[in-house]
Amino acid sequence: MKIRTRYAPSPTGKMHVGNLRTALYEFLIAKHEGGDFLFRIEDTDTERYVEGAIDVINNTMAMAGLVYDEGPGKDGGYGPYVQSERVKSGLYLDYAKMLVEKGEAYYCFCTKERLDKLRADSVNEHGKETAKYDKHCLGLSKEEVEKRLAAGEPYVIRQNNPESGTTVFSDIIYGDISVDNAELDDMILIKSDGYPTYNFANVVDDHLMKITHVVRGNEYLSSAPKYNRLYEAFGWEVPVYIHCPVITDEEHKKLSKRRGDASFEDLIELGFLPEAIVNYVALLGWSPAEDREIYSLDELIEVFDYTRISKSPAVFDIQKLKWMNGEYIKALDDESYYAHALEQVEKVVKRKDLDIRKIADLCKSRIEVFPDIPEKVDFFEKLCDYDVSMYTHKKMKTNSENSLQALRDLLPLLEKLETFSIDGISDVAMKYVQEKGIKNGQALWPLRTAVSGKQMTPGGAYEIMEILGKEESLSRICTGIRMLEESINAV
RNA sequence: GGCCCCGUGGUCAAGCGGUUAAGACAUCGCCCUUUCACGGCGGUAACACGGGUUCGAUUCCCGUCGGGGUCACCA
Repeated sequence: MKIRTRYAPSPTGKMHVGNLRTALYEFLIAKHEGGDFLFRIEDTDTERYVEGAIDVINNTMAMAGLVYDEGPGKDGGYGPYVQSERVKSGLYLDYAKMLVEKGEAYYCFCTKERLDKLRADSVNEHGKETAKYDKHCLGLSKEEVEKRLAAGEPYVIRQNNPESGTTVFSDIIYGDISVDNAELDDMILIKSDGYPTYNFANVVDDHLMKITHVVRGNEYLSSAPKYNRLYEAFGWEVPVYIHCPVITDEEHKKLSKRRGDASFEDLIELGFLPEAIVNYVALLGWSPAEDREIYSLDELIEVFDYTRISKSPAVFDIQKLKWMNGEYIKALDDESYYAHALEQVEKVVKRKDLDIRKIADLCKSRIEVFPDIPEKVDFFEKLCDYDVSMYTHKKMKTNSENSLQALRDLLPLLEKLETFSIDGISDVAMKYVQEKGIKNGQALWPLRTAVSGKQMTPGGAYEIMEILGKEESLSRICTGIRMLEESINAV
């Protein structure tokens, strides 16, 4: 049988990494077997609907490379793929009525007030509400129901769960889980606005769309038995359940939109590459059989084995994502790298006489995300104020005196240099070092400090000076000499 | 609190009755290097606890403790 999976989000906001991982796993499972990956919008909650959310989700999936085979605008014969459109056909109500006929569901006319009171009365000694619906309306006679329906009274349709016995369901990751039926609440299938609840629409659509494998977060684990009962009530085949461990924050709490946890969009905003995010997220809660971590999407498709998904929750570690992003940046070809890096350089380097490509090149192996660039290269634009203490470096064996000496000696030598290139500057500096019998660092540390005003720079003195050009470099060296002289005289 | 799930280093994790308990991130040290980074090498660091089962438990069972999830006309 052909594998069919689906990603079925509610358009209520951005996609955080947990959502992304669910979508990714659904995609990988289908593609690994050459199956179909569908995309379905579950917009049955009219109150929480967020304008534009569908675009955000679409965009995220596209950037992540999760191309669906069927979905909105891509009919595969099982559409429509937006539940609010499906509601119009009355299909959910029809299926719910089928269940009513079978005695597996019933109409309920209870008011919100009655339900609230029921809950309030059930508060336990810990201040928690523990009530299930009391099946109050199950006792209504058929005539009574007809009458109230005809009178236009608002109603919902509830699942009719047994009060004894146990329900067992199987999950690929967690194995068989059994629950006492007494624990199962009679959940609402059709809301009073005529829309199906997520739980119901989900089951009906998965069946109608011939979904074979369902991936979801394990926050749904405890509601899974109710799903099973629904499948049983209809007499439908239950799809393969794959519940994933939750992804948590560093406090070990479930990631949530409400608490502002990182969404895919946010991560992109922070300068992460989609490929790196996908790669990292794939490894949260799953590991390949081989000892390897860097995988392209195509490689993931090839090696993904959903039976290797783990049971225990995983902390989202941005630190490791950064490392991985750095690896992806290093592996980028020039064109792709410049596409991101140049704009970052341009944020701080506005001058037209500097080669921003060369500046960007210096950063490639030294950054984890692109926004790391500006603060590393801002000194190219203009030499900022710096402290003369920077000339003193223990390991380099430099201090104000010998730094001043080196700069004074090197200045005329560099002035004579015709081609101000890395090689040329290097020759001058090394020749000077040899003649003086000093350490390389005693010449190069002061030079770098003088031209950059920093202790840490991408690239060394040669590279920086070449980019700055002769005039600017020498001018900065003069500034350094002046500062050192002043500081020494002041003592 | 009821119910459900989970429990290998700070984090991600391999392991699926017998291992010197992998690897990665982070961290620390050394080397390389004009600095940072990169790279190379090495170190610190884990089977929550208590009972069983077994010749032998990180691996299987039970309990304790700890953590998480869930208890809506939200998904």
